[in-house]
Amino acid sequence: MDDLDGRLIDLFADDPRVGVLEASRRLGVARGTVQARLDKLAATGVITGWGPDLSPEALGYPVTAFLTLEIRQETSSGGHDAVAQHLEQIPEVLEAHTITGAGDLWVRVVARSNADLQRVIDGVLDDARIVRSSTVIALATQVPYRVRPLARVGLSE
Amino acid sequence: MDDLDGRLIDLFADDPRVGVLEASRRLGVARGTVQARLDKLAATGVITGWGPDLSPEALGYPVTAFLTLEIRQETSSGGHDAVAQHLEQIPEVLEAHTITGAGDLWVRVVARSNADLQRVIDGVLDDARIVRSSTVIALATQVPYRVRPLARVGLSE
DNA sequence: GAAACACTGCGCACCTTGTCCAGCAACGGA
DNA sequence: TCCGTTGCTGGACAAGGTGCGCAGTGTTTC
Repeated sequence: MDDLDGRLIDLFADDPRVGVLEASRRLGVARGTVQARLDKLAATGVITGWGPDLSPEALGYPVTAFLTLEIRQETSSGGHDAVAQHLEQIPEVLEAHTITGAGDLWVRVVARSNADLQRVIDGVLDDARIVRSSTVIALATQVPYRVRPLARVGLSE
Repeated sequence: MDDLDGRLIDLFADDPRVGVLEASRRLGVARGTVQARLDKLAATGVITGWGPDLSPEALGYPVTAFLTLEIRQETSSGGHDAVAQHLEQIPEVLEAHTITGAGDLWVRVVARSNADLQRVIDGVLDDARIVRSSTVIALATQVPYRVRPLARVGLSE
């Protein structure tokens, strides 16, 4: 990651349809350089993919909620991994992480409406290993998900 | 969104480097159809972009934490939007949402280490409008962020 | 100093893209 | 039932990008 990498990422983030050749022109470097940098960024895992970004809202899921689940502690019953497997089956579960706090799991879900959210939550809680849960609903997005600013800061590695 | 759209998204998500022509071959439809579908998906907002996906870990920020901030209620002092503006300035803030609960804000941050997390949190809390905060650290990712399963379910709209 | 590395500038064959077009089938309103 | 609309097909074209390789050059490292 150096300044050129940062500008390269910014360029492709702003205008993904530009090709390698056009990017090299805009950045004032040789085409081979751009290709090499992109290859390296992909190889080091900085760029994990180029897939289309999907909007849950546009897909008909405008409601976002965050669930905190408390998982039963017994190691014999499977625990987090088993619950994770359960969550993976639910399309509305967009994300799940274990967090600090004994046996706690944080889950991001979406739903078609506030009423539909109840159905989704019921689906999530349909697991005997879940002891308790709490829900907060996201009302508005103040800062949309982004990673780019990090790339500008870190001229490291 | 119909079945073809779903397969199209899956195809590009699995293998983003395929072009329109190759996609049309794999899906067994005409090239123009693929182009038209992609245009429509972009126009309806389902596909919001094609930018490179960046990994905070690979950028040197392996620690993720979730902060819940309580914002002072006075409308005169600006409130959420002012705090949001403050958060936007911090590169380590990847995401922020207002949530249910009076004056609460949910923030996702990353840091270079657990020690570095303290610096990041201090930066976030450096705003007089923030009354209180709590932090949980993400220990592991059980379900990585994903939207694709939604596209398979919803054959609506 | 020599090797390793990164970038440049170039060329080539191949292929994709953007953009047209005409033909055809399905759907819904008059 | 007829017609307009919409979506898909299959084809065409020019323009331009991609993948690949190569020689030359400057810079860093041992």
